[in-house]
Amino acid sequence: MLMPVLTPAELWEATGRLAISEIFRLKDRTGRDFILPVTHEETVTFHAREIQSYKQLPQLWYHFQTKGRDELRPRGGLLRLREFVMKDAYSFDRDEEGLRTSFEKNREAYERIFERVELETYYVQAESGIMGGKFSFDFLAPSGSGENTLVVCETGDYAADLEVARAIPRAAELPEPLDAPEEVETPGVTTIEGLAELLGIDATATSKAMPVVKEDALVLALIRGDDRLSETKLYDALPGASRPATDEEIRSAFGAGGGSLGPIGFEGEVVADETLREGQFVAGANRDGWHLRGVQAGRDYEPRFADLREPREGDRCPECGGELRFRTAIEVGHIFNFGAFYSAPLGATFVDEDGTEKPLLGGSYGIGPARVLAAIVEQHHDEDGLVWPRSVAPYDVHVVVLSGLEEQGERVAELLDEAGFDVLLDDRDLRPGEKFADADLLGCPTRVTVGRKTLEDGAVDVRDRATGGEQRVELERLVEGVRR
RNA sequence: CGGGGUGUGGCGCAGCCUGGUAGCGCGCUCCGUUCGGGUCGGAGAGGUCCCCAGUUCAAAUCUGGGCACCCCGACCA
Repeated sequence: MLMPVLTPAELWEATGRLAISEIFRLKDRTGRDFILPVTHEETVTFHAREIQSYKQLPQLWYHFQTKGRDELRPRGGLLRLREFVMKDAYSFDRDEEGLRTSFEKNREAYERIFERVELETYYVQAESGIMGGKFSFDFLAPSGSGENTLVVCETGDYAADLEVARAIPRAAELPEPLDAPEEVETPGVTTIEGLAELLGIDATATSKAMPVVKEDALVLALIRGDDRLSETKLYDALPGASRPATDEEIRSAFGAGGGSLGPIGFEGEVVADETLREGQFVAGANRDGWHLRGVQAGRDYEPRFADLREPREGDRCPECGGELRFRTAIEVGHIFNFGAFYSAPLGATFVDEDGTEKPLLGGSYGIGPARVLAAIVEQHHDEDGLVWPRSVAPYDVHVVVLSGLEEQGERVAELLDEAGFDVLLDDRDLRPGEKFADADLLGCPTRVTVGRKTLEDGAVDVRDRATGGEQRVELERLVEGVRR
């Protein structure tokens, strides 16, 4: 089906997604609000209100449609655009089990697609953001460019998006423990590097603090000094947290500036990374130019523990202890199990076998054709140009006709065309070298060269783009020769 | 919004620091040559040097202002 692009804003108001900053908004001449959707959950769920009975379930609807996204900064060629085509499917089921089945079917379908187009992808847990729903998964295709970082174990048993990846960090190198925290003057020190150097300790023996605002209250996030805070994990651990605290808020709550913050003496909630559960660490003293040695969770402050750190290359795999590597990747597909997230606010219900009214349970399954192509190009090229996988090659056979043999070349092309191949015929009046170079650049799987010398023998040359292997094939056996 | 960069024949760039006839490669036109991996030679056409103002005998070049585009960051279903 073909769904509309222009969408009444009320639908998005109802699900809460109107708040998303990158939604394209517009008004008609009477001032009514519309949006250009980034996905069509609201649209399909609105129409799914027509579903009355469990007997009409399950349903699976899909379309290819232009999507709009008011990007802060479009970039990356085909990867991040204000307008792009997406193939997305939406399932509706009567219960969790049905939803799981629909979800699995769509996942399998996508995996078969990626397999068929010869795209190396990893199926990984994704962050769902404000999309809602219980879980979502990404298909990530490693590539030279891309905006996702894929964390993979060297042994191949673990793969995850950096934003949600778990990892085992290197062990901390801690100095002798103290009986109680001890103040130490650290004038002018505002970085972990400076702190570790001044105190003559390893960065892993320090902690750093980041205050965030959650529903008008300050919360202190605490991680080990050598780590980076994962914002995704932080906001997962602190539902409702919205932004880093401002300098003024920090000053009034802690009585000190950004470089000297710590958990001791802070009135609000402290969320500490798991790495701080055991041992003593240096922390800010909440007094400019001072730190505390020997600060121990559980003894000196009572934090809630959570996984807050961003994994680093070289960390250990949570499954097997193997070394974790990073690869940049393109997100080529994203599938969601969102349950009643849309059907509940939009009132899309049905009557089940037992006579009760229930919300439809939904999933959505998106795949970006342009991104898939971009990823294929990244994974299938060499220094001369593209090397198309057969299933997505624009043509199966590229017939290069050398000048003066146009008629014979056309016959060869017709022969192949009649045999069912998609044929590209290059009969331009150019030097052979230029045509070969162009054929390499375009990257059709097979090249057939029609030249005078081979033609005298009643043959042509058939060349495989991927391997560069070339073979002389008699004209009578051309079709088999190409098919091989 | 912050940081950086770029604007010069159709395309890609050099020249700018240190002001003085605007240059290179590719492409294009014509003649010849060559013809299974981007031939070779010759002749030629083509430019408000992003815009405005200023300094100067003289500005692509220096100064000020503006515009456009690109990259990085914030953001990101």
